[in-house]
Formats: sequence, C-alpha cells, structure tokens
Amino acid sequence: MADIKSLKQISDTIWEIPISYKEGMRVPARIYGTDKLIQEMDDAVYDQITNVATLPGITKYALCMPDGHFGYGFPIGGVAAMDVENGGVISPGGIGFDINCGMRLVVTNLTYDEVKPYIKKVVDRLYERVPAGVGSTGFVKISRNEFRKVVEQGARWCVDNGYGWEEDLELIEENGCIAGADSAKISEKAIDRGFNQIGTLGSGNHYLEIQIAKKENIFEPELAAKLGITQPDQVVVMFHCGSRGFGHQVATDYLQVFLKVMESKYGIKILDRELACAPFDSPEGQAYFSAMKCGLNMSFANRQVILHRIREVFSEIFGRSAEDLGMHMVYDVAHNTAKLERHIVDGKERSLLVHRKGATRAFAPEMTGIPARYENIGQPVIIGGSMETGSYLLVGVPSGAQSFFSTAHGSGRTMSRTKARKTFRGEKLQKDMQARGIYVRSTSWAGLAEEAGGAYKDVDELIEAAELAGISKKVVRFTPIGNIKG
DNA sequence: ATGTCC
Repeated sequence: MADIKSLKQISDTIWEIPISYKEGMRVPARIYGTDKLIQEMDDAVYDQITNVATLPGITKYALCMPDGHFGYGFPIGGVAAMDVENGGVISPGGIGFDINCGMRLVVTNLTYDEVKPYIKKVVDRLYERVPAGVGSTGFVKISRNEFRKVVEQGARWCVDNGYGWEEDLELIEENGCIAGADSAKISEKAIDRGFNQIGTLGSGNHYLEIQIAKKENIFEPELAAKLGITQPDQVVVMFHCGSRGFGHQVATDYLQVFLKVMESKYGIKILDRELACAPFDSPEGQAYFSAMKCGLNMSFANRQVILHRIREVFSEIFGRSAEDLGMHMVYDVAHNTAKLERHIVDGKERSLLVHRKGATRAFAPEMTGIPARYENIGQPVIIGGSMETGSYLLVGVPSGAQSFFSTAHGSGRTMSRTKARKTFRGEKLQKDMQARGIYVRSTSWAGLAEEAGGAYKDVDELIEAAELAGISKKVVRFTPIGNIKG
C-alpha cells in the first residue's frame, strides 16, 4: 500500500511528490487518481515515477495516469515530455517493449438483438481467423524484404494490398504511416521475429472484444453520434494488440545500445538500469527513434489486417458486405509511443519528445493531428477495460494541456499475474462470464485467469478521476458480450 | 508485453 500521507494533494484527483523526495529529481512527479486509486497503487509506482523525474530534459512534471502500475523502468501509465533542444533523452523504458501497443474501435449498424443469437458463432469464427497466443503467426505470407516495406509504410501497405479501406487511413494518426521509419535501423533478428506475425493478436492482456453501447451509457449523445455511435444497444468491436515479437526485439536491441553509450559517451547517470536512454539528438537516439517508428508502423499494419479479418467474419455470418454492415473505423490510437510535439510550457512553445507508456494522447478540439472529421470534438481516446467489466470512448479536452494532452489507457492491474493465476481459475471464469452474457475464448486457461476483472482497478472510477482532473471527457461506456483473449 | 532465459 502506498503511503498517501507523503503526497501533496493538489486537487481531489491530482497528487504531487516534490523534488525534495529524492536526490536528482529535476521536476516534481504528479500522480492522477482518487484517494482510493492512489492508495491501491503499489509503492513501486512512487519509486519509478520519481526516478523518471531525474531524466535529462524532463519538462514540468513526471506524470502518472490514474491507471498507473509497476512497469519496466517507467510505470505503466507514465508520461514524460523531454525538451529535445536542451539535452532531452529518449528512453525505450518510457515507451514499452510492446512498441505501439494500442487500441482500435470499429462500429457496426447491428444491434444487440440481432447479434445475440450469433454471438457464439461470431466469437468462435473470429477465434479461428485472428491467430492469438504466444508465438502465433498470421496468414499474410510475405518475404522478409516485403516486410521491410510494411514497417516503413504501416497501414498504407495493407490498404494498398487489399486489407482494408482507404477511409481507414484517415482514422489513424499520421494516416497509419509514420514518416521517418527506416528499416536499415532494425536488426535482422527483429525482421525474423516479425515478418510472419502480421494480423495476430498476441497474448497477455491483448484481446478482441464484441461490445454494446447501452442507452444509459451513451453520456454525450451528440459527440457519440459524430464518432459513429448512433443508436442504443449498437454493437461495436474493440481490440488491443501491438507490434508482437518485432517491437520487442527493437526495444531489446536498443536498450543494449543505450546501456553501452549512456554513461561512457554521454555522461548520463541513472537510478535504474531499466531507464537506459540516450540524448534524443545523438546518433543512437535518432537511430532508435527511427527503429521505434518501424515498430509503430508494424503495429498499425497488424491492427489493419485484423480489422480486415473482422469485417470478413461479420460479412460471412450476417450475409451482407462489411459496407452494408456499416463497419467503419472510429479510431486507432497508440498507448506505447513517443512523439515529437509542440507544447506551451510556462507561456513558451517548446519542442518536446512526449513519452507515453500505457498512456493515451488526448488532443483537444482544433489541435493539429486530429482527423479532419473530429476537429471540432477532440481526439477520440479508446480505453480498454478488463474483459469482465467495460470499456470507454473518450475525447480530449483543452484542460488536458496540464498532462501534455495525455490520459489513461486501460484499467490498470491491481494484482500481479502470478497472484491472479492463484486467485482465479480460467475454466470457472469462462463459465461465470458466460452466465453473465459474455462468451469468451482463450488460448490458455492460465492466461484467462490472469485477465480476470478482479485483477484490475475499477475502470469506472479511473475514468471519473481522469474527467474530474480535466484530462479527458467520457462519451460512451461499452459493455462486453464476447471476447477473444490472446 | 515477449519464440514468458541464448
């Protein structure tokens, strides 16, 4: 249990750790959450977020979102903006091993009544068509050389090769193709691990879920309609996955590079080896930034091919084309990434490399980088809850400037995977969930137990906390009816 | 998260 008394309370949902807490802190740390959420957080979050506050170039605050929990180096939920014109660093631990782990949301024009009789069929068919589990490989058979094009072109490659619609690209940041991704900056080993993994879900907390928007959970009907949620009990599909073994290898490769040069070449001393970093404006920092972009693109491509499969399955089962079923994308958003952005800090515009690790960008209305059709409503934010509870669609707000326009990314664990495996039984969980109207399939009973709702924070409370703090606004809450767990 | 330790 965290000692809440050591924190300075800024508001009902914002808590600060001053620079006097630990030697070397350059800025205070701020943690978001209600007092209940703060008390649930493990002490490791305090330690990790204050370590982050010592990194060169960190600007204003080291931030932790309300779903924060222990992670590699940075806490999951960590946000750190580095001033790249003043020695700011780039750190793989601030991005995550799963580069561009993220969420995608697609709507249908079907309602719960229409889908309910087929839910088992839909989930079983999706389970066959979207490979899940550790080491799974996909149906897209391409050479290693062609895969280099995928990591440089992202979702654009997919649409050009028949996986998806041109309009999908408008609903991904930078149109699903991050510029500056150079495959010369990645290892052969990374290519080997990734070239046969396009269109696969992965494992752990990765999943694909069929959900409904109950009438009472459409909080902002006008905003919801603009995002494609137009009727009560509308069925949507949400999924969560990343760059698989490819991104993992990129992160592993560059952590080693950074550990070699960090202190000897750049004189950077850190409190935790897991915070290995290099100046953004160094050959090593720039090489990793480019390699990381390959990871971003791999993940956009992965989710693009999965979307294609989802459309195929719905089309087969409901006997109409995906167009007729209205299967438009709402948005695709990364929650493990670092981006160069312009932010106003103390009245002055600065160029910052914003690390978001288990945190979602949440740009306010009118900001550059939002799809044109959402310009007036703000950037959509997709929050995946646990498979037993619910998920959210939010939008960014102007007061999000305080967190470099960042908010939460998911429920956030309260229980370790080990403890969850001991506490819950996968088989029983599946039966209990089915009795409550959620049909779930998984590649592993132990893996299913790890993802039990009881192992996660209360998603409703943390979304409320994010709204009270002024970092995002809730639009719709979705309820699960079917889930494929990786 | 991850060919869950080359």
